[in-house]
Amino acid sequence: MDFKLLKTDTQTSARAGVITTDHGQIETPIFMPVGTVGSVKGVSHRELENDINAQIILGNTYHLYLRPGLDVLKQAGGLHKFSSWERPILTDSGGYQVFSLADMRKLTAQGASFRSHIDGSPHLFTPENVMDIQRTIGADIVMAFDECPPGDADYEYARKSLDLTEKWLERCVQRFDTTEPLYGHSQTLFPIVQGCVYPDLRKRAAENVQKYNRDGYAIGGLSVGEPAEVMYQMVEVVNSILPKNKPRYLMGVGTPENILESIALGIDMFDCVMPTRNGRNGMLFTSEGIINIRNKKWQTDFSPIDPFGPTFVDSRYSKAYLRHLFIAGEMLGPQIASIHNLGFYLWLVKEARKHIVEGDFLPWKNAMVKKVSKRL
RNA sequence: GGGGAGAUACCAAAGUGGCCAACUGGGGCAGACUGUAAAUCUGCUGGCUUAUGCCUUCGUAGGUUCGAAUCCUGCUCUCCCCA
Repeated sequence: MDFKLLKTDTQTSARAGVITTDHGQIETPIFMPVGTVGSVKGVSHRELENDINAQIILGNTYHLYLRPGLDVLKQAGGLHKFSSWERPILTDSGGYQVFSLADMRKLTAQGASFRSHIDGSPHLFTPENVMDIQRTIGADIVMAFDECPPGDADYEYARKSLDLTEKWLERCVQRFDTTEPLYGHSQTLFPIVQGCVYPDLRKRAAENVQKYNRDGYAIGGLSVGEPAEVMYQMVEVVNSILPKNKPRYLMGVGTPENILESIALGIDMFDCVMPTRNGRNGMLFTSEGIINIRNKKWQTDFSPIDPFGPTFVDSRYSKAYLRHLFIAGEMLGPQIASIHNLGFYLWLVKEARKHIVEGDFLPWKNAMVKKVSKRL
């Protein structure tokens, strides 16, 4: 993997760049749609490629390991071939499931033992086998196995958790660097900076990950319950330490506002379930603000969903029709909303990139933040 | 013509003397959702701007009772069976 920094903003820390992988290029800053089990829920590949212009999507190690399982993935020739997705893929390590499935796992120095949320069967994730699983999945970018502690973790817990994440990182790198990709394209490993909401821990973590000299670095453990302001402070602390010539990936973030502010702080990559999950639940993100399409106020609003939006659904379908689909429980509703939201997210980061390159990012960003966070 | 059953809030449907402004489901209205156990979950749904408070409600008109959606009587309407 290669990263070229094309432009750094003069008024903010925003950057525009290009990542090159064996499956193609990614223009940063970028938003990566989440496709946990090898599918961006409710959205077809054709729509992802042609309408949304997704340049890279996510998969999840834990979920793909349980279903369809490693045998199937291996026989298929990896996730790219299995799912017929020829652009880049990034897989999360299952570290987030250490957090979200906390009541079904146990942490030890060795790793994390899970009970499957599907059938209750026991499984052990270690830094080593998580690297092996991600080799089998075959993502272009694979993530280190970490612990993602909750946003309200106290200092003692946060410190111990970071100790664990750092030990696991050492083992992840060791394993990754002594194994080979299985399908003829190269893979790269991103470490994850943890440390909760404690600046000194974040600082220590950001310094620690650099000794492995990887192609990119991620910031994890944010947007897990802490206030947005605290998240921005942590991003600032970490980004002041991470090398400038490597992409920085803020995991799991976020709202359009979060993304714009984090781009200004020097983040290059984002992923979040919000455009798809909230979309399925009737929430539309637009350049004019946030819409709950189920609300009665849209019942007879026959104007397009988003007249200047980038995807075909934006101009083709009206708000009233989309509301009707949601109220009637038609699955087309969530599909349209997901396509719209992803199209908007990709449009937003593309615009941000354009303004970084053109040199007027800051005023554009400030005006945009105001608009996108408004409730309509 | 004869016999039987029933009328409860937007709909369906519990409740058959006080714990009933009334279970539950649907519908409606609103909210939540940030490296996806989510096409999920939560709240409200007679009125009074808030209520452990007040007022009006269980077809309708009366009655019994300290107290009635619940018991009694008349009326209206609906459904089923037999002719």
